Amino acid sequence: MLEEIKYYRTYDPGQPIMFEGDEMQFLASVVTGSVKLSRTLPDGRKQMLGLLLPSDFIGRPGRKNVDYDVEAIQKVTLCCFRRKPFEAMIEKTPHIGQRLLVMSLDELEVAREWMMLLGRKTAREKISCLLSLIARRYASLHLKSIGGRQSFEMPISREAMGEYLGLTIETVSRQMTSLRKDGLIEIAGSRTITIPDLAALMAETGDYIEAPMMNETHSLTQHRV
Amino acid sequence: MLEEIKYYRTYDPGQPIMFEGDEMQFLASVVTGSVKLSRTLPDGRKQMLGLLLPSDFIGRPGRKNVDYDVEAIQKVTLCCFRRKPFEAMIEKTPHIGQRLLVMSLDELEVAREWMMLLGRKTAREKISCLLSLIARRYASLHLKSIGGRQSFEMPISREAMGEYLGLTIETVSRQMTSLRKDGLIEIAGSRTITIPDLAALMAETGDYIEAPMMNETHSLTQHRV
DNA sequence: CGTTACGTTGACTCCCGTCAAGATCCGTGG
DNA sequence: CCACGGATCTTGACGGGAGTCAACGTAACG
Repeated sequence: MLEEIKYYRTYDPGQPIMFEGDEMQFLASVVTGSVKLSRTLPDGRKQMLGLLLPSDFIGRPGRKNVDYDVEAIQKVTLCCFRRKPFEAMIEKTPHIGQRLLVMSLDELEVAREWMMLLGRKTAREKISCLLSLIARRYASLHLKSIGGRQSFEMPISREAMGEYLGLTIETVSRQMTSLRKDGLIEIAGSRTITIPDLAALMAETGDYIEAPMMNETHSLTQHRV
Repeated sequence: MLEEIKYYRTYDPGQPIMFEGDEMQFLASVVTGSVKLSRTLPDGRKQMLGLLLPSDFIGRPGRKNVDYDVEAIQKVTLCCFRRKPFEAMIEKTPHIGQRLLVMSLDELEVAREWMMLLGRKTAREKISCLLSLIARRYASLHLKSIGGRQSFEMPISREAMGEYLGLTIETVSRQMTSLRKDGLIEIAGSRTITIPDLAALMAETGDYIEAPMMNETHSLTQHRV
């Protein structure tokens, strides 16, 4: 059914997909790559509002204009649906609407989690949050346990980290150095991160109780990840 | 249809409705009053994540636990639906699901707007945003134009303002005083706010271009409100 | 009255933003 | 292979904005 109205588009890293206020003729689903949503104030201050990964959805039924910039981070393939037929299909196929509902509720949850981070966390906590988030995502992607030592490639630049966390690039860099000096992370070539002890890093996020006598495995299991 | 599975509950101002992690046996719609969603870090830092007004919805289909605290601000009446029958009804009645989808997309939009505020705006800009937001809401509620002088009762305390904006109560207070001294707002009894010139206040939000020669009406109409 | 919650103001500190200079990495071309 | 230039990242010095701690007003209510 959806087959009939879909087509594919690809974008290179750094390429804009659409701008705030644009009228979008299609809705889309991310097939490969990653996409960032952001918004910029007139004076240039920029805040990333969301990070879309494969299976995430762009656009909303019933409204033509997007209210943020959309940009490809890595090479991206979108599966696009023309608006009119897609909206008609939602009417006829409740299952799709229900799927979209669950997805948008998930995004809402993520956005609210991020509000807590942006509004109340310190720079060190923000960086720790982001790093352990990515570490856990990589671990689950590669089916590894989140217990021991692990490495990954940082998918975004320092600048993008700043935009995501509501920090300047200099503060990001300084906090990375600080975490490195404290032995919580290791950095090779500025993009390759190694985390010797994820539990220790997560203790810096502010999300967990400062427990004096709690072993590491325990601290990982008693809270949701 | 919904009639058969619904019942009402009321809560007094300040009364908790549920706590983070609670299992909720019902979903609900706000009938009267206002409700705040918030989350607290282990060390006590608190961030408001959402403000629900009449017609807004609490809870999500397919998940039992809430992931934030829910609290009544003013006297609140909820229309509650038992979970099981409600979820069954969504299956059978696509229209309800579509309605929920639109509502959750609206909430997502608000949450992202707030991320911009929390991550990048100064204390003065945050306060200005909140005040002009409330002013516009009151104006549209009472069907007044948003051009001239207008007054309203601040529905929340300084503390709640701080939780909403990611600020301390002292900073909130100081910025209110500063805006008052600059003639942008007038304060009577700490809760009654008068805005002599909404456009002037909105110029402090950071959302608009610092335009040297732009008349007020124009500045109000050229951007979305 | 006194008590308690709420709000304001002041003094001080410190985290983070700003400005500026280096350092490192990387692709291109001589 | 090395030189050059540009982007990216790091580091330092400095200042300001917002948090912290504390005292003082003010309003509501018994």
